[in-house]
Amino acid sequence: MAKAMVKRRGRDPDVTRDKLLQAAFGEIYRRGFQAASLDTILAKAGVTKGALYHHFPDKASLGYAVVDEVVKGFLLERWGVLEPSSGDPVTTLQRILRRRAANLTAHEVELGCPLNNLAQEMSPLDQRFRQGVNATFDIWTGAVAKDLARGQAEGTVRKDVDPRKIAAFVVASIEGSFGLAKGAQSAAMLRSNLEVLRSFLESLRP
Amino acid sequence: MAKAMVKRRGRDPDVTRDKLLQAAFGEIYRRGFQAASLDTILAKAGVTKGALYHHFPDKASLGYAVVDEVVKGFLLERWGVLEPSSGDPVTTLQRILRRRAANLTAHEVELGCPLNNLAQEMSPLDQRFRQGVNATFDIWTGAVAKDLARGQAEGTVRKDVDPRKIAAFVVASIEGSFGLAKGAQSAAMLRSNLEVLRSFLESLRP
DNA sequence: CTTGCTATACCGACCGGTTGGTATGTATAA
DNA sequence: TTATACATACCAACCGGTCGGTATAGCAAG
Repeated sequence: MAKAMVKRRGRDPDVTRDKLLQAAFGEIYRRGFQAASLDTILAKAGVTKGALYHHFPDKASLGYAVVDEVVKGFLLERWGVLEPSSGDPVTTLQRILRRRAANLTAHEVELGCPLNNLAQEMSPLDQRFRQGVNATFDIWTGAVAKDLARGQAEGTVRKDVDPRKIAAFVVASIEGSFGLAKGAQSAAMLRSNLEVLRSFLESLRP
Repeated sequence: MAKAMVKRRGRDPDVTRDKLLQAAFGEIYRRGFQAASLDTILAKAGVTKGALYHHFPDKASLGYAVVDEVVKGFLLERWGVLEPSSGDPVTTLQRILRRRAANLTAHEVELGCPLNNLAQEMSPLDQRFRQGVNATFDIWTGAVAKDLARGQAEGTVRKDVDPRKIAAFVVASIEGSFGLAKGAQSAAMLRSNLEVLRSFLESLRP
């Protein structure tokens, strides 16, 4: 309680660090990591270079932290990976897809998936970026695969499919759908693609 | 015949322009458009700034030309859009997917699809980039949709599906598969995803 | 065929601005 | 008093773009 009450100037390192992460996330989401300007991030966060280089050794490390501490949670929350799953996984996945299609924002259609953006931009250029980004994708696909496998055990999913392969395809289709819709700037296309994916999931029932 | 024989110095504007386009394509494919350095492109092309700015008014225009004159053909050729199609479209698409899966290069897995890379990076930042990239995607999806519609007329494709929606989903799944595989640096994952897509296509038969 | 003129094609030094990064100073919390 | 948490001033490197100059090709006139 002490920290919250004592508000002498912006001198709370955790708050400062979080402002940096949030500002960096916004700028990276828009321009990409390489084109993201530290000065712009600093201005948006309302701090100076000194604060930035006190908390992070260099620009790359700021980027890694954005992936691990902002983008990861952003993604896993939005795709229901954090919620415990139960019942028929096909229906669960379909419900998540429908909910996402219903809650799309213009911002989201315009800028796409922040994790996928970073994956496409940085994977060939920076090994640590690739690892960080990929770790989150693995959590996602792993969760989907686990649900599908449970569905197979419970008799709600066909047993002649490989859960991990299907999970990877589902995630790839989602990311591809966001990507195409981003290029076309069309929420309708995105919804249509997610709808086709839902019908594909339907074909996984026994 | 005159031009080909007279080889006095590198003074052939068409050749110079093409060297610039090819060098720019390679650099943009690797680093992205924004991070692509003109000096690096110039060095790779073996020409100087003067030549570049004689042929193109600015960096952006060079990028547009790369999309229209290099990437577009690169993509349409690789996905069989230029070849005339006949017969059952599901089988045709499956054959293309199989051929692509068989002919994957390490380069391709590492760097992904050049058109999709540009779409993800530049769509929110530059309207003309978006239009150029999207025009090629439209040609691709349009060709797939047309084949599927023909299949419906010929009785080789189910009539209760919307060809354009299916075509968009197929393209999105392909691009998403390349994207995920690029992040995972895994040709196996890419092949697996294309295989799942082939089985999805199978479900389109009556 | 030669000469002279002009438009094209290209060269490379240079420019202002922005970049990520650093060094030093200072206020605050413990 | 000491370590932490910043702020500020500054730097070299690199960026896209410009500019004056030059070499060449094509054509027209003599």
